[in-house]
Amino acid sequence: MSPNQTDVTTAGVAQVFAALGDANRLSLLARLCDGESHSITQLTQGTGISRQGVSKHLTVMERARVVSKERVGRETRYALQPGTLQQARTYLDRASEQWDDALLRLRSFLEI
Amino acid sequence: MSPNQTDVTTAGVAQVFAALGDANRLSLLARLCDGESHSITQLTQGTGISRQGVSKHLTVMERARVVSKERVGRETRYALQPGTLQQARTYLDRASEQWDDALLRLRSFLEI
DNA sequence: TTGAAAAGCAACCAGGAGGTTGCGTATATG
DNA sequence: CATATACGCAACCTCCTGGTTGCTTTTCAA
Repeated sequence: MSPNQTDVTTAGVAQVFAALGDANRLSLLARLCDGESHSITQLTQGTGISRQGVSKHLTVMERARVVSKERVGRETRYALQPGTLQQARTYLDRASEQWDDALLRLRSFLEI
Repeated sequence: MSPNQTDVTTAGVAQVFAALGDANRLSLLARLCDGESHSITQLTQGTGISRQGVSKHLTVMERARVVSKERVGRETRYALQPGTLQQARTYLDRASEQWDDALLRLRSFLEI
């Protein structure tokens, strides 16, 4: 209920991965990786879908805290929220560690 | 159409992330991180859902190549397919690199 | 002040996700 | 052979997703 950077719940990480689990959203995310903030109509350019469609995708990523929203004048600008992606990375890193260890144990068991 | 380790399409990675985008599936995956293969009924233990439910989740992860399936006698055993998780890690790493660079450029622009 | 740009809100739709139950089928085992 | 185990298949249900369109509201600028 109070998801900060240190508290990484399974449900929280799952929500982040779900937010990344769409090709359109990954494309949007790639464009946000320049570190700057972009308006919705700006982000709609190049995608084959409508502005409302893009807006929905951005909302999904915002709920998962992958991006952040900011109202500037008459436009809503979205920016990458890097900490959340970092969480996802850390999660995968830990998983990799685990099976790396398992593999190592398996190897030493077989070869020695 | 021929997704090997080097060819990482956006749609492919999106499918992997989508496969990770569910709390039940993440729990199953965590148990597969011991590097060994487990049967479906074995994996059903501890989850609050039915065997068919678990089977569906495993099928989703298998389609995304996150896990692999193998028939052994009368049971179907699933195991982690580590390469695919590695792909997802690499994707996030590249994204992080990008915005790290962007942040660096921004800093040097502001402070010098 | 009048108009255009940017976005929000709401309704709608097709399809898929997540889950269940019931029943059939292969495979060990007594 | 008989029976229990492990699983697959199929139908079904509810709810969310991804996408659209239409209309309203806010904000900037001529």
